[in-house]
Amino acid sequence: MLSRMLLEDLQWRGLIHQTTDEGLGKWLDEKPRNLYAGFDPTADSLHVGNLVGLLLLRRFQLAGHKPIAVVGGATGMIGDPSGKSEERNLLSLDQLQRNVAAIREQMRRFLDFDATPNAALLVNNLDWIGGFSYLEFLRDVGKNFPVNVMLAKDSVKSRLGRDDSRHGDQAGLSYTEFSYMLLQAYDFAYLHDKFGCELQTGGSDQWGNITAGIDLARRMRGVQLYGLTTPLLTKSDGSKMGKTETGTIWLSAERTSPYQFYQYWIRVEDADVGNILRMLTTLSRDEIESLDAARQHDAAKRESQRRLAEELTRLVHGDEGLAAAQRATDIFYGAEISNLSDAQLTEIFSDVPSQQLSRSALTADGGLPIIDALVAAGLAKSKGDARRTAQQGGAYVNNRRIEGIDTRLTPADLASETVMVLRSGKKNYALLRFV
RNA sequence: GGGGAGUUACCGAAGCGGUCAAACGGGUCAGACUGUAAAUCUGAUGGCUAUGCCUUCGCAGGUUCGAAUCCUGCACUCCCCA
Repeated sequence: MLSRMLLEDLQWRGLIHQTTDEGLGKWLDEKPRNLYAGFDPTADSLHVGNLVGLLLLRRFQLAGHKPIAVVGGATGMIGDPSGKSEERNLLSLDQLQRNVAAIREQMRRFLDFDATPNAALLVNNLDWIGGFSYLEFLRDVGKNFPVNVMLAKDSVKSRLGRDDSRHGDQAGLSYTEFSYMLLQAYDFAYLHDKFGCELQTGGSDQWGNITAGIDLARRMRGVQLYGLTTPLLTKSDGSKMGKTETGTIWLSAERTSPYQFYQYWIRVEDADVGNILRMLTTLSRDEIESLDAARQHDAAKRESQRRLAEELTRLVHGDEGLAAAQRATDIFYGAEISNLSDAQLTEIFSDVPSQQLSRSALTADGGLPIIDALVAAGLAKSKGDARRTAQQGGAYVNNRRIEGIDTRLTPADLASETVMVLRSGKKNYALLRFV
């Protein structure tokens, strides 16, 4: 079922940077089209920076078109020079294979591979590029690329202008990276031949590669293909989305826990949240505009952030991941902890340091003094420090504030079978395990 | 090579014989406030078996009832002149 006016919706969401054709909207509304976007397998997980592209495919699929996700097993071996300032390190074939497999799995959250009639497709360009001989490639593909046109591409120009003598031979751009464009261009032509793919989408830095593919297909097959790019997702202060001081926000739960992922979105600035809701959620225009209005009215409620975090966490980590993230959030922000299991606590506090003590510490003479517990947990660097914290009301056990410095902890204070959650101040947590 | 200045707690910086665990500022930690923002305000900030005791003021000795403070030597840093 083809929903009309997809392009208008994308436009409204701020997802269109450039298109190759003014009439793209009409063209899309005519009939279901097959389109593709590529993903770099540089790591074994996608990250927040891939969300726009991933969601774009999803939007097309929901509108009735057929999305093809291409994992760049071949191009990943080369490295895309677009948007990069330096020559990239090459990945080993082995590593690449693992990354491709992991990314394939993540894609299932976003695309429906079983839908009829427009099931999504996932392919690896190593499958069709890997078997190419160098000579064949030069004859069939390279022949169609005038070097002066290639040199005129921004991605190449910006690198050639760079005269970095510190890198010696590596200055500028290697032949390998220069050739990247041909591979990606060939992907498009191949996907057209094999799957009838007519549209390629990507970030604004992909424009040169996309148009190279369109040119190639015209020369090789005499067909007209289309391209669409999305703007780069940036924050109001100009910095990149999805990066924190501690690193990249990944989509894999192993690299970025659902809690951390959820928190990242909760903390989005008011100035950015409107744009992000448009670009990264499938909430309707009505819903988003009413969130905008609510935010104008009462920003302190942070409804937009909450909604954004919910939508994205559910999408990436499922209902269970969202529930875990919300449970962890409640607890991290002060809800009293009791009647949980070791497993639950371990999951919620997976990023929190923990120390083991003997269970007898809790039972021996009246229990474990709170002061000693704070030091043992690493929340205070000396007993004096611990005493101070407790005196000032900054010591918590299972999120219950401890009054007085003479409190002793007993087995009754365990939050689960063997774990006690200590906290100093607002959010310095540590676990004590009594075994 | 000659002359001068310096080395204090996490950082910067006072202190120049007892009242010095050492002013003040920054940072940090905690509390209040707050929108998981920013700012602001308050308190704390060597250790301990804690109305006291122990270890700290570049290092090692010495003078003294008593030293971060005075003396000697050593190490390092900086500045000026050659």
